[in-house]
Amino acid sequence: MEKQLKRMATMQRLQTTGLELFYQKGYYNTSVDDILKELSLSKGAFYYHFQSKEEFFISIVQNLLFRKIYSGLIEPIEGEEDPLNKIVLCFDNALETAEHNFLDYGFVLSNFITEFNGKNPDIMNYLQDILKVWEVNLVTALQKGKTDGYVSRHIDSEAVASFLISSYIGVRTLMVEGNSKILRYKYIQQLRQYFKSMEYKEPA
Amino acid sequence: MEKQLKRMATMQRLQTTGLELFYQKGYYNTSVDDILKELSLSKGAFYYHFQSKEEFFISIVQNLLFRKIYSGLIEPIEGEEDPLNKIVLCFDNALETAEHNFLDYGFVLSNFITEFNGKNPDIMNYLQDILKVWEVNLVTALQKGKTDGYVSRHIDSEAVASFLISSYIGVRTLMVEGNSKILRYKYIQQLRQYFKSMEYKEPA
DNA sequence: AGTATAACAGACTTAATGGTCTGCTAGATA
DNA sequence: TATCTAGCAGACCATTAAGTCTGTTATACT
Repeated sequence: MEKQLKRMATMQRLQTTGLELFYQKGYYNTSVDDILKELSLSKGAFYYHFQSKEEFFISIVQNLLFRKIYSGLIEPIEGEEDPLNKIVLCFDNALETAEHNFLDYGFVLSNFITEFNGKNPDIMNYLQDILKVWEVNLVTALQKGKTDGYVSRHIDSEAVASFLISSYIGVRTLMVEGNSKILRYKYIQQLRQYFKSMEYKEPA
Repeated sequence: MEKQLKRMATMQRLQTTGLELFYQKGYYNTSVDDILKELSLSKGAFYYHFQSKEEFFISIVQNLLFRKIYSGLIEPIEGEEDPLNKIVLCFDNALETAEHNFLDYGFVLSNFITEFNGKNPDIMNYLQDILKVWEVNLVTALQKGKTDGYVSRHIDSEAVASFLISSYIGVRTLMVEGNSKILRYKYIQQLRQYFKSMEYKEPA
């Protein structure tokens, strides 16, 4: 039974540092040897567990990336209270981890989308699926906010959702070295401003 | 004198198709040979005109990219009338070219920023300089909008500017195959919504 | 205890890439 | 007209990458 554990452990280690390096240096600019060197493993180990670099990457997307995004950006939005407030808090939290140079998986996703766009349609599908889940959950939360009396009924939930994702991905693209803190502050401030127009107003 | 012209022509051709391929496939994923093959030129031609692939790319950024962004995204904002309206129209135009799969240079810029972030600080500086010019001009336009009575005085121009750039870069990242048209529509709609709260209101 | 095999090590192959270098040719120049 | 050189062709080199293959070792199983 010990072999099963070792197998799982090695695969996990490969995937974890794989994601980290792919994020830092890009997929095409990270060699399998780079990952193996980091872990003091050999080619034999890698190709014993994974068929190819591409299949390895897809396994990372489905196992690590999707789960992280779900727990960090999707799950926190669900719930009973005001969705607008929750979105602001959730985005602010995510940007905080980004500010401290930790892995912000929402951004990791958009990085990969940029890198694979037009090059690898297969991988693009996996990445866009994650985006769709994110979008659908935002729409659901906004709609629920309407029925619960938190969100104005006149808004277009789908448009708001994609505008939110767009702006988040964009601000993360701009958050590079040095300017992160100010950018985060400005962004959250404007997000609140944007939300003001769609808060439910007591019909006097 | 004919040689001078030929020199210029060859360099231009290299830079133009270089930018196109770098955009389509990424810098690291595009070989010098790819570009030369497209033009039926040889290694000798390339390294006669440019010292290295990197120097070649920088020349593209400074000559082509900067000018295109300036004429497409910065210049159209300047002027006497309502800046908010101008921004909406300008962004909509840029997204239209993107929708038809032409080169949208604002997005090309953000693509490169994503690709070089953390890898090549030298190139990053050139790219970020363009962003700064864009941002500064947006801020200027917004401030002028205040004094001209088009924009509410209570807004934070710098925050609005970076929010605009963020959202634009983000929506362009998401505009991939198929969904472009809807995404553009939603985006412009929400941009107008966002702007509503900052239009100058006649003090009755 | 003996054997089979999972898990890995690492040399090797093949293909691509950035860059160099020598040589050719047409047009500029004296 | 003779020569020189800008502009380019393309063989060549060094390096790096993904992927293969054979050999080794520790552990599971009978």
